[in-house]
Amino acid sequence: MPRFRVPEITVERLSIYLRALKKFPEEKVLSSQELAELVGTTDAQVRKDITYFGEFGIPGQGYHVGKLKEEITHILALDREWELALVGVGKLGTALLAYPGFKKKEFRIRAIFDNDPKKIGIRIEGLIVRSVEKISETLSRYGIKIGIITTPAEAAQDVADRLVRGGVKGILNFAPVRIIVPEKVKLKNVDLSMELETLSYFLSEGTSTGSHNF
Amino acid sequence: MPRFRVPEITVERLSIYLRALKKFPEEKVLSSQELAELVGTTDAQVRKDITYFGEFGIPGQGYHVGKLKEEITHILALDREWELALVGVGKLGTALLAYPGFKKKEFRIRAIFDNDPKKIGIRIEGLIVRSVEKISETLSRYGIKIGIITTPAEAAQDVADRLVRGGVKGILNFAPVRIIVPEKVKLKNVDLSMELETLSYFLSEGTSTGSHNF
DNA sequence: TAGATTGTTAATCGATTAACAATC
DNA sequence: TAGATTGTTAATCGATTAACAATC
Repeated sequence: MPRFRVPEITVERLSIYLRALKKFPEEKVLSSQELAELVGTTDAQVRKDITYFGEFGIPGQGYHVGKLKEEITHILALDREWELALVGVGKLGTALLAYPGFKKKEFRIRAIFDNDPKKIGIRIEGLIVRSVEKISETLSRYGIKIGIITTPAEAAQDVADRLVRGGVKGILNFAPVRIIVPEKVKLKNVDLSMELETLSYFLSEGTSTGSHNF
Repeated sequence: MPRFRVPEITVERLSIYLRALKKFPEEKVLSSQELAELVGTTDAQVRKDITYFGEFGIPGQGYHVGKLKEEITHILALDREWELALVGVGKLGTALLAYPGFKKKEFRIRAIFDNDPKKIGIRIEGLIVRSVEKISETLSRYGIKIGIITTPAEAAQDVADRLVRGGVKGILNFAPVRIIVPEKVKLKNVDLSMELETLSYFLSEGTSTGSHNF
């Protein structure tokens, strides 16, 4: 529905706006200024982001919470159910399985995989751990379109290849490595080492031992 | 040391370059082109990122792996040890405590906190869980400058305030909420819901039920 | 109507890319 | 020297911000 190409950062902010909106009653009307303050951006940014998709506001008034929530929910395709596969049932994978976000209806983990024979067959959060060998056939069978990688770095590329063969269209990668996927597949990386190292840089800035300003 | 203001995205890419470099022998020389391919960017980008900080390459040859690794390590301040505090010893917090990145010397979790009386006092990965009440005094005492928030959304702002009072200069926030910190404190968000919702958007693009292209 | 705030265009800002002289 | 690739400047691209007519 957008009139033009939408920047990814705009889509990310829509998700943030939606979360903020959920704290208000449906009937409330919020101005772009108020919404901006809630999420730490500017009123112009809010209006620009929203108008990529349509005219959902009331001039002179603002945005009706219920209406805007509904529109963003539809834009982000959260008015449907997505089934997910998770590969790598280590500490992080298990933690994500219990994540409240996966108890909601929009996203539901449907299949889980590991390459450790000791784990295959056991049940976690109601799901049986399958062998990574079964990834593509299982995903094809279930029509799963989103995969989450929580394996060690070494296994991530092979797992990604299997997910792609199984027909996924999106991958959320937590392994600390840059994986390569076909252009058609949307890849998002969550890179803890990178985040920490970036913090390290900014913290060392402006200290006597490593100023980074001129 | 940089001559000009450095974009955050450049710092993030330096972290990625560094990880790629670690797979090569010290004596090897890589061109910006080769390095770019390894991490999925362009040769011009690699050179631009690096030259914010100095001239580390050899015209006609490329970049000496050992030398470049050393320089980036120094730029990112990874040639020192950072002590961290982690707040919220639930599934995700516990998973992060076991994360291999925290077994290395650059980042070490030194103190952990929770608000659940049943958890306070127990030992996890060699650390005793303290009460969130003790955050600021403990951080001041130890001189901890980085905090990780793995609490539920409701607790995150209070925890952030305590971390700031304790003197942290950087926060890595995993709670699904936008927290507010003083300008001097560097905040990085890892937002799983947002990542999934962005994937949802891109996957619904170009499908019959919700095309987002014109 | 007067006041407020949207939607949108134009101006600005900042990051990426292209191109090439310098140099190993 | 000839070939290759850096470091850097200028051109391009894209996102943010400012400003204001339209409109509730």
